[in-house]
Amino acid sequence: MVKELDENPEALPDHVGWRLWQASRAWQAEFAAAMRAAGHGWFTEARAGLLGHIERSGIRQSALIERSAISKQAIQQLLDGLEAEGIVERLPDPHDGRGKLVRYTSKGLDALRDGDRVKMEIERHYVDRIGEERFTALMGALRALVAGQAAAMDEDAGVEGEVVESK
Amino acid sequence: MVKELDENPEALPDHVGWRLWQASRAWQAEFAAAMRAAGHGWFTEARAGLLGHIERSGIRQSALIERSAISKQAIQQLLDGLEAEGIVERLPDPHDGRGKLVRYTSKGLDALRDGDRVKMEIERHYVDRIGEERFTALMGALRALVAGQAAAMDEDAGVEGEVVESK
DNA sequence: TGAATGTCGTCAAGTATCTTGACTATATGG
DNA sequence: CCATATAGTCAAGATACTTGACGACATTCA
Repeated sequence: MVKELDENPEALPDHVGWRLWQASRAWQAEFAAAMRAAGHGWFTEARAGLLGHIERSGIRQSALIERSAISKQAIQQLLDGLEAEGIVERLPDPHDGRGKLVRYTSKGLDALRDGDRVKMEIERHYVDRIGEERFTALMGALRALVAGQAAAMDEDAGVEGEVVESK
Repeated sequence: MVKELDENPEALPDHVGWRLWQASRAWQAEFAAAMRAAGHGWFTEARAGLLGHIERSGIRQSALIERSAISKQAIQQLLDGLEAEGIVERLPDPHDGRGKLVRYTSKGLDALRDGDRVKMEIERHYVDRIGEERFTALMGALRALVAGQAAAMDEDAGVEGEVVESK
C-alpha cells in the first residue's frame, strides 16, 4: 500500500520515526478491528492507550495521571466513557478522602482476556511474517529504546526544559 | 512474549503493539518539539503524517487521497490548514480541470530541510542509545514487518472484508 | 488548633482531527 | 449528447484532546 515509497526516487521518508509510525498504526488498526469483531464495540485507540496503564488490580486515578502523558481532564473524560460502557468503575479511596480508585468490572476483565488472546494471535502472525529471530531482535531493540528514552528524560528533567511533554 | 500477562496477572502490558506505540509516540513527541523549537510552530503530528506523503516535487490531491489512510475531507482540511500557514499551495492541474496539484512553498521546503536535520539528529541519538547493530536490526525488522503487512493486506483484499481500513 | 498551602478530582469551554452525507464541476466512453 | 465516474468542496457532527477555574480534602507548621 505504501510501497511506492521505496520505488519512488522523490525521497519520501524512510527513517525510524516513519517506520515506527507505520508499524504502530498497523498494529493498532489490526488490534482494534479484532476487538470490535469480538464484540467490544466500545473499543477505541484512545481508550486502549489508557487501559494499558490500568493494572488488573486497579489503580488510583492520580497515579494514572502521573503515568499517562495526557492531561488529567482528558483522563477523566476517557474514564467517564469507560465507566458509562461498564468497563471500569470508580470507588472512593478509603485511605484518602480526595482520591478515587479505578477498577475493572467483570465486563472489563472479560475484555482484557479477549485482548490478551488477540495480542497473542497478532504476535504469532508477526513472527510468521518476519521470523522468530528478527522478531526477538525487534522486541529487544524496542525495549532498549524505550528504556533509554525514559533515562534520557530523567536526565533532561530541569535541564533542557520544555522539550519533553511535562504532564 | 506476552508472557508476563500469563505469569503475573498484575503486570502491565509488554508486547509488540505496546512497545511500538510507546516508541512511536516518543519519536513523534521529540520530533514535533524539535520542529517547534526550530520555529515551525504550525507543526503538528497530523500535519506531519500528511506531509510524509507529499513529495518535494508535489503531488495531485487525488493521489494524496489514495496514498493516505484518511478520508478525502480530512485531507482537504489538513491541506486548508497547511495552505493557510503558507507551507503548501494548491494549483489547478493543467491536465485535468477537476484536479489540483499540491506543492510546497519555499517556506514549506525550508521546513522540510529542518525536518531532515532533526530526523538525523534523533536517529543519531537512537544509535547512541542502543548501538548501531541493534538499530540496524530494528530498521530491518520494521521494514520487513511493514512490507509483510502490505502484502498481507493485498492478499486479504476482498476476502476478509473490513478488517483493514479501506481508504 | 487553625491558617496557609498543596493535592485530587470535577466542571466548563474551546480546539484539532477526524467522520459521513450531500453537492458541483469536470472528464470520459458509448 | 448523455450516462456515469472522478476530483474536489461544503456542512454538520463525533472524538479526543487542551487550558482555566473551582471545591473538597490533606498536610504542614507556627
